[in-house]
Amino acid sequence: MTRSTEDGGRRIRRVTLADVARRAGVDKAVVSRVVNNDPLLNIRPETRARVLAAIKELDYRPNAAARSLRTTRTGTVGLFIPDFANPVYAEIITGAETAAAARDCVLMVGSSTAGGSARGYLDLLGPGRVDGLLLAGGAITDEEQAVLADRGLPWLFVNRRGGGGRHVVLADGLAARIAVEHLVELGHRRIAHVGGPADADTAQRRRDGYAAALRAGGLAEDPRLIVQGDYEPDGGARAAHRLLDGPEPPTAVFVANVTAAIGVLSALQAHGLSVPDQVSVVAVHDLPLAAHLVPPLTTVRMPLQALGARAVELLLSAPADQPVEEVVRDPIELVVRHSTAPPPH
Amino acid sequence: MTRSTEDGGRRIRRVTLADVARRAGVDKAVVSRVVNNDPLLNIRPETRARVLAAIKELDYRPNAAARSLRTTRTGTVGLFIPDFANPVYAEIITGAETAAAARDCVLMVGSSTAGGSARGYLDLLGPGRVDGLLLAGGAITDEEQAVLADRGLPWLFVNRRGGGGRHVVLADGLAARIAVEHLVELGHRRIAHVGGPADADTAQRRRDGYAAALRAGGLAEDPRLIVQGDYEPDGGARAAHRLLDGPEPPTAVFVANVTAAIGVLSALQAHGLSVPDQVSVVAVHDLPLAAHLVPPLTTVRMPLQALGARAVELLLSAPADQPVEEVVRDPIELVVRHSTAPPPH
DNA sequence: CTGAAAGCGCTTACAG
DNA sequence: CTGAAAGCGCTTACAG
Repeated sequence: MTRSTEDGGRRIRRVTLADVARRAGVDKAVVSRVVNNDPLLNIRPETRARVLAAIKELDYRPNAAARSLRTTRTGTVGLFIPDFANPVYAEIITGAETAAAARDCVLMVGSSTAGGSARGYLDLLGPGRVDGLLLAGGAITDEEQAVLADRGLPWLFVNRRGGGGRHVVLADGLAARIAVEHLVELGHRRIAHVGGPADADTAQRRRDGYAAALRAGGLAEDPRLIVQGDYEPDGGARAAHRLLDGPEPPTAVFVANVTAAIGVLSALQAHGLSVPDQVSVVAVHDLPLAAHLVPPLTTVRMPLQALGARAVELLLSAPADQPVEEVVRDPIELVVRHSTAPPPH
Repeated sequence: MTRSTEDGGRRIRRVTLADVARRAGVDKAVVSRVVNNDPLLNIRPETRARVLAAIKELDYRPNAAARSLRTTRTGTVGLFIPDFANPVYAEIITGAETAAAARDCVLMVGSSTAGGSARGYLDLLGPGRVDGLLLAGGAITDEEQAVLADRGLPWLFVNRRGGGGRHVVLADGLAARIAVEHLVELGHRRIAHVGGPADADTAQRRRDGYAAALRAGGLAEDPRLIVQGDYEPDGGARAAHRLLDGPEPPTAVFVANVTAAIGVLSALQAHGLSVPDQVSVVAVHDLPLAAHLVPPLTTVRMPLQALGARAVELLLSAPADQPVEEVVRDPIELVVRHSTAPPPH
């Protein structure tokens, strides 16, 4: 029987498997198998048609909680990110969401801005909520990793090489080399680097790529040209100021992140330096607004959506007890705009 | 008994209420009531202590699916947004997430970039997943609203006045007035407006606020100074170009959205106009990067986090069968930077 | 080819 | 003050 509850005039029906079974004149088990497309089910076409009709007429939708309880599968994947305001994660989320939907899964994104640590997020989730957890970004402590392992939940680091040997990353080193080689080809010889946060794995890989590109170009690394920043405009601006206070300023800056590069651009202007006439700037990650900065920023576009999508696929398909270490190899593209040019004179 | 399954060498224990009850020497019902802090439970302190100890020793966590099935409450609220890349939603999400966590709830955010429509998102969710749905932004059709009503799920529009009379919004009109009054006070008399998308309710309210401020300042509305844009840099740039192609260009521009204003700034530069010497620019919504634009952008900071938080609170507490129409009254603040100045000569 | 039954892990009226 | 029992809505081995 379809239960109807009057809730202040608003009818809240809840249609169950049993309702459909009754209507179609079959057992619940049959309906369940039809709903789930059980390949082992051998059913007369007309019976199936009757079931399908009943489902449609009653507008039946399986209850996710009941299903999860029975199967211990929830059909949702968790994604933990440091901050929704960082546009880089927006693209990762979009890719992950699409991949999840393609597998009839739903994505649950949490950030550390609200819940605090990944650990707090895990506690909030508890068992029976997600089938696995994606952890993006750099703010994961060893303690949190231990908790993860203890929960018996499949997990995967996204663009961060974790201790557990379960991660999917982008070729950040390659991205850095592409950026720096672009500057070398333009003729720059004093190429500075505004790096990312010390604890970010991406920052380290980009810094390594920077070093490799300098070597490949026959240029010596100058420690005074390497300053640490973060992935925010303020941090980029502060880093640029430190760089320009040095004795012999660079003719080009490779910034580890596009958001930080916004701060770098403004700091250069504040120092009275013209981009790209006096200093060139190139950054990792492209953004719609990069084309509208002054000057339009040259960037290296990363396959962030592919990263998010691949992360979901691996989480749902790779065995949870074995290492996964994958580098997403989708194309990385140099987007040349107007912030890079040959060095002055 | 604690069931242990060997999963490729990884032990996946699942501790249930029954395990805790056995260990503490009480009935499952007692443990359940202790876990849920049932005020009607009259229990000897030492018994409670024994239960609590058992919970801790076994590291018991209630299974969310089982709980949901029994109570028909999921402890999760859904939030549907148009696009994760829009930084405005990042702040709303953060506020909503915090408010949800404060109520031991989890937030599930979905976007239309992946799933398509709000309807597709609802279908993906199905029953038993969320206790209610928050719908932010403007891309909601009447058909979707009908589906919503049919699902028997509490819902609330966020910063959009929906047909159903269930919404929480910001004082967008006031924000527009604050911005335009700032320009009027600086002495501007030809104040243009780059508006938002035609179907966005926020765009309409900001436009109304713009009109009201002009009237209050004794200025006539000039239709040639009002152009439609959207909430993206490209749209802002295109709108600004159209504005400047007119016969008598404005001395100031009020932009409906900070992201669009980035495009407006670049378009003004492309026309050889200096900001703020020749044209002033002010926009709704503040962003960390606004301080690093060239020139640093004057904005109107909106209480977006408060909006997100209030939305969750209302969704979870307001009766689902009655209209809710609330305007969040947290302070709206003019952030004066360097993109606004008195008009030339 | 289809049905009956057990059970996933909880909560909640009810009994004592 | 605590326990026994029913049941939320499914799925899945098993019986016939």
